[in-house]
Amino acid sequence: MGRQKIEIKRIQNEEARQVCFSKRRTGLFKKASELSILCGAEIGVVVFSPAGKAFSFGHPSVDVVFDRFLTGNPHHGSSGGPAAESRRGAVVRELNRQYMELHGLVDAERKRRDALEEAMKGEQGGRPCWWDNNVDSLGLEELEEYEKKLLELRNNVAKTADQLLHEALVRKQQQQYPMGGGAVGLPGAFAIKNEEAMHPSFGGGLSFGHGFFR
Amino acid sequence: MGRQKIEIKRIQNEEARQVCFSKRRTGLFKKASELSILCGAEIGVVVFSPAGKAFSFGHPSVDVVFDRFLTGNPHHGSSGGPAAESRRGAVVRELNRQYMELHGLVDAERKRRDALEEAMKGEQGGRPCWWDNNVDSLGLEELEEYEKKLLELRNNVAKTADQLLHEALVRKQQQQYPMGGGAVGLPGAFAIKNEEAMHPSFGGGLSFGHGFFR
DNA sequence: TAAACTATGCTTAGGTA
DNA sequence: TTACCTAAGCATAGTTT
Repeated sequence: MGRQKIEIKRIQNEEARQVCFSKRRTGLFKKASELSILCGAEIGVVVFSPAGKAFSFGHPSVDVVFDRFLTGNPHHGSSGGPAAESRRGAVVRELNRQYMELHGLVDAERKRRDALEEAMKGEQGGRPCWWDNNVDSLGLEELEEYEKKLLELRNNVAKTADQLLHEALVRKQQQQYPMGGGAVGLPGAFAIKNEEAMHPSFGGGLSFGHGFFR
Repeated sequence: MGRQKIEIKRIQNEEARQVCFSKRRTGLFKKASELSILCGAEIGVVVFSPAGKAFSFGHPSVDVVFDRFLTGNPHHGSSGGPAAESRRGAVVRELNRQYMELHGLVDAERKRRDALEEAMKGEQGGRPCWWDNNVDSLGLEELEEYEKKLLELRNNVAKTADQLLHEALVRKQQQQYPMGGGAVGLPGAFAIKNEEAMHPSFGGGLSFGHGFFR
């Protein structure tokens, strides 16, 4: 008795196939969850049972992960027709351009702030006045926060556009492995990271408490 | 020696984390491929390493699975219809509006900097730092206003995106894991690919000839 | 239809190369 | 990063409840 070795091929018996699916799906999701927790990896898994039922696991969510996958890697395989590909590319390029423009503006503001700091110090005869550090650091901090917000917004804009374009996506026939990181040519611009989000304990009640969506 | 029990929590040691990621990613993909073969399930998996590198596994492909997941039963040409066209226009306009507003915010920031610069020039050598409080509070105030607006924008984008997604999802009954849901879909066609790079020997003549990764 | 049960087969942590 | 080694922890096929 006990476990027997099986050949990895389609299980003919329909009932046995369904049972195997349930068991292995559970195992797969558990593995995915452990991987995301242990390594802080972002993972999205979607499974359709032989009966056509859909199951999913995602950290932080299936949407975010797949979105990052699609948005960050616009060069993957045939994407269902030149039209869709072209439109998609156009939108992504435009988003990139807008991001670069905004980033440039914010960056310019920071530089100006730096210059301002220098000028003020110079006027004080090199001696930093009591408010100098305060004002400056506070300003820089705020400015950086502002830039961060801009990045987040841009991420969301990209995400929205991408979801929009899903409607036009035709099925591809290729999958990839492995492939380059997110946001090719624009590191971090559209990537959505969430490393610090701590996971609720998984071991205790086997509560897949994080990342499943809807 | 041999395997030790570990707690399922983020691995602190960076190198160990990376090694664990590689090993478990391999294992996860193997499990996914076995599940797809044994049960004829459609599976899409996307994983981002802690370093940001993307890996994927799909059967028949990540995009097919994800697209099916998003659009639900693709019986009725999921990619459009007049309603979709209408939504698309609305979203594009919304994105455009948001961009313009963002641009306005950056512009305001620039003007504020200009004013600050001007004030400093005018007061150089005068009473030390008389405008300190003014600058500080004004800056904070404005920055907080920026943040508020940016948050509003982000929420708007998120809402729009969520609405889009929801509309795409609402057509189906979808069962999610672990809590219900439930998507009725089509048993899909299976593309056949093969993979050499990752798994040199994977048992049996089948190995990965049924094909995944690329 | 869904658990529970076991004996194995499989995966993988930790170490080494 | 990838490959190999060992042994213990885990997953699970086949069966029973």
